[in-house]
Amino acid sequence: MKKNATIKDIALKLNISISTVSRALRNAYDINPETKKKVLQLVEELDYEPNLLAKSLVQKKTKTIGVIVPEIDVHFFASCIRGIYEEAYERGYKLLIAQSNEDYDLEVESIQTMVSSRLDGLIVSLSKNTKSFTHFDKIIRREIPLVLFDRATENIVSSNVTADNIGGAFEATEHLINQGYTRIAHIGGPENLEISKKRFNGFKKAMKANSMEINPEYVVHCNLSKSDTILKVKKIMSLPKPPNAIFAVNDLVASEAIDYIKEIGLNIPYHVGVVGFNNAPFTKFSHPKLSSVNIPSQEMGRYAAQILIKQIEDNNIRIITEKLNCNLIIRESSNRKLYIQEHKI
Amino acid sequence: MKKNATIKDIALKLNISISTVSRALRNAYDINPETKKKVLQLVEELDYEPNLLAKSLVQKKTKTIGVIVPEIDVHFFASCIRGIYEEAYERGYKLLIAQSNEDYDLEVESIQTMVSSRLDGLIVSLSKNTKSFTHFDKIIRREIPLVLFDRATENIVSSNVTADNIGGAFEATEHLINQGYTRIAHIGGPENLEISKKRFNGFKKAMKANSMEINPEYVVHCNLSKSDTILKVKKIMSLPKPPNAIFAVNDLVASEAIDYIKEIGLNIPYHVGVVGFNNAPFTKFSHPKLSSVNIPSQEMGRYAAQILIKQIEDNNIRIITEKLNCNLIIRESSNRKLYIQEHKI
DNA sequence: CTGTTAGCGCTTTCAG
DNA sequence: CTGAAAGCGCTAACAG
Repeated sequence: MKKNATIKDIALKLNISISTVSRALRNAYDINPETKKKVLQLVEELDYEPNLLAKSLVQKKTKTIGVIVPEIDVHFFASCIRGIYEEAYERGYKLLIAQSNEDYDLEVESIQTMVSSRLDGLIVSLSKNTKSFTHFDKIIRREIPLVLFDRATENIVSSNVTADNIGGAFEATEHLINQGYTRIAHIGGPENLEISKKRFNGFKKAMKANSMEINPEYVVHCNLSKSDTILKVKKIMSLPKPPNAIFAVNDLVASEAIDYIKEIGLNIPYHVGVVGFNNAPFTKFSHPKLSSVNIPSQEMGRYAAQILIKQIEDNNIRIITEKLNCNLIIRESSNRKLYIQEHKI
Repeated sequence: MKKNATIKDIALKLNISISTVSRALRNAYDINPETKKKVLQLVEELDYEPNLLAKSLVQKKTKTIGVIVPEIDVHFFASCIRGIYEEAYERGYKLLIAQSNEDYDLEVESIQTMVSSRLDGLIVSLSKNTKSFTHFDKIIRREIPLVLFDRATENIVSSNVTADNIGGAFEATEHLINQGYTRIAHIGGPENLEISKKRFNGFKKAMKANSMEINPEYVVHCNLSKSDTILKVKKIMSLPKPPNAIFAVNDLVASEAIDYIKEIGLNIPYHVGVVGFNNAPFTKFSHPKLSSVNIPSQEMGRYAAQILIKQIEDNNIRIITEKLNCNLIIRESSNRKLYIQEHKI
């Protein structure tokens, strides 16, 4: 790598002081247009690029935000990152990203690195395996602005933006009820996961609100792996009186349920209606197209960034909690009424 | 934000010089174990975290890599980023990411920012609309290590890692031929895009190698938008003698072609076979499941990072060009033989 | 409008 | 093994 020109080089060539050059570059108000012109000209000639490191060191701000997500290539997180990026970009912030890979130790390490890098603020979505939160003490103690998103916890006192999982689950379940399904099952996720709990709660709430009884045999929890999901689907579908609708904790689980149900010769949505959660890209392409609760992921990222930047610039860490509405996207897998109508049954 | 402790604070408290503290922290060899112990103890007490900015400023290296992609949330790029991240992480590098949003100006600006941030090296995948490459001069001139990936160009002298698009397209086309399709069409992407050209070339090569004539009417190019794709599909399918197979430049185009073809009452793969490119996540879920050429995206990211870091650390920008093999994933949309067998036609 | 001075928090010779 | 001094490239008072 070649040596970069500095303001000192420019000052020397022009026989002026470095502070004058500095002023010209920052287009401060108290600068002679003539001088400024000359400086700008030399900038071109010398191919000068300001050194942001030096600037950050003195100003004690890096104009960069740190983002930690469990997995970068999971569409939901990638989409959040895009939202964060766009908001940050518009406000003049850069993005340093890290992935915890759902690993507690990696999460701790990433936070450490980000603190050392003197980032202006952090946006993080917790790893599934994070059960202790002392690594956030470092951040709280230093009063580094922090916003948690999606995978938040009450154990950390910070701003956070999450989706209204309860509301989304409620809407999904009620939709199944309205479609005329009478025996509604729920395939949940790991019971310790906040999100699993919320979605299950929304399910229960909707059942109750509609005076439907929950058959305990219809409620199962899987660890989100394919094999375990199939096991649990099999279990409920093998009951003497199997359910005729399933609200699944996410789209993959829903899709695996659908595969199994189709395999045993039942029609979806006629015999069994299915709704997933997340509105993953594949839901539009699956067969039948999968109904799903959409989480506005990109908006979630934008909000998180917005809140964070506000905290950074107002230099005030008032805690803001934003809960974003989810919306149910009704596709074929649960639209029994339309199916009946179209097939004149 | 609170003031951070510095080595000076430690030095003062211990009544030693800052250079000694510095040595203790970097565990240099020439340090008294006793002194080191005391320093480390104070580190805990004062909650000291090294300031990487200061370190970077003097060492002239930031231990961070810049990544610019067209769109962060496109699965292919997200997956590459993951690969880059993992390799970088293992080698002690951080990641600054930016998105060009397929916009030339944003790409230029991102590069500018990264140069100013004094990143140790850059990994970029070009925007679709980048037709001039002078913004890379800044990087070349400074001898900043640079690796292009996927969307590379010969107009920039740099290392690059790409997929063997020609080979992948060849395999896909030959597969269609082997399945017994006789009138094979190609829906390409924008003609200026390197990738479009390569995939088209692979198509031509396979046709030639199998002594198949290319009907010029069967070759169309779209701008990858949905509307334009449908327009072009319509065009070829409305020919007096329409094609009975399509090799599409990517999965989305393939999927839109399939939708249209199903709509006009033809069966896939029986009447028309379709193969896409990218092996996007949805291909497994679409109906029929879409055959597609898989690009090892995560590996591509890893390689790019590997090459870059080698250049950074060897301080030698020998140009390395890596071409990764693609592999065809045969699913239902092109498996005419299996279809015939299963349906006993 | 411009120059001087003093750092930001660290590493890196060079002496001792 | 330790300290002094210089400096990375910039900003930020404070004079003038």
